[in-house]
Amino acid sequence: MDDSKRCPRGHWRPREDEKLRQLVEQFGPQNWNSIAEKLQGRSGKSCRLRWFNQLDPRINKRPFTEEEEERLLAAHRVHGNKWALIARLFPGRTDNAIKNHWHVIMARRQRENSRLYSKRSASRGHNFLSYSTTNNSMSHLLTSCQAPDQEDGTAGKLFNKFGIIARERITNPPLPWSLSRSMIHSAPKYFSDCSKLHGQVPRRPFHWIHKSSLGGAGEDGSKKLVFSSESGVCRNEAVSSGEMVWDNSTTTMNPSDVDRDEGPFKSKEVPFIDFLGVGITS
DNA sequence: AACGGTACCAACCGCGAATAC
DNA sequence: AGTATTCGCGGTTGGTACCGT
Repeated sequence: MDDSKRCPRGHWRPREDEKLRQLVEQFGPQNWNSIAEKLQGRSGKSCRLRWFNQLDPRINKRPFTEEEEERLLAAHRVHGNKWALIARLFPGRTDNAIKNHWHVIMARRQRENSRLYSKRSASRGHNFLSYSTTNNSMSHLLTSCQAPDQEDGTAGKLFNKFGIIARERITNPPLPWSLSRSMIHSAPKYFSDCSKLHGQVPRRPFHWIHKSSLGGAGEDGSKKLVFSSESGVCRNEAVSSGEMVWDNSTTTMNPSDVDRDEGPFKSKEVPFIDFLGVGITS
């Protein structure tokens, strides 16, 4: 196969890398457009990215160590998705590498949790379920999702969530609640992940059910976040008496905390409620 | 051996800030 | 001050290697 077919999205060939190294040596790591003029088919931006993410000799390309992973998780707890800032704490690591590896860690943990829960569910006939949160400042976890109402007017099915979900901290939540950008992005992803486990693909928009111990809405203090994918915002609505929400104790959980003895991992067994009628599938 | 699924990572995109002119 | 260019960042996508069936 020739290069043009193998690299439709522009992966760099060794010959291009070598030329880029020479040009950077000649002109320095700036003036990327000037450099790009001498590299056919490459933009200045692409050259810069290639250099700073791959070719710069200062880059540490060794696999991440456990110690680095620990530090990465800790740094993310403090700084959030400020990858460039976090990368400065890891000499030789690029922001792109840091970001990629954080996602690798999260994906790995989610897989491990899914497997763990599958085993527990199968062996005990129980399902771990959900954890919502409460503190003095109000934070919430999305704990379950609900498919759109059906054509006959009955409520859409609830989908319980496996694994860990994004958290957003909200103080004095306004109406409507605005979702953070990352949450908007992660919602369909996580939703997709959990629906995959059930072999069903619900359609958006859907409802996020939030059970808040702060009260103030709904007959028992439960709230419902109705997510509109069009507007990208959630409205806060009371949960009506007929709607099902998880009724369990509250625990705070963070994606990076799954290895701790916290939350639903604290052997907190909750009876399995099979809203879908699909039973345990894995 | 072929195929499909998964995991990882490189590269791209869009946007905003900084800088140059 | 206004415009163009360059740079940097974070989110997302797509390629590829690997593994199991």
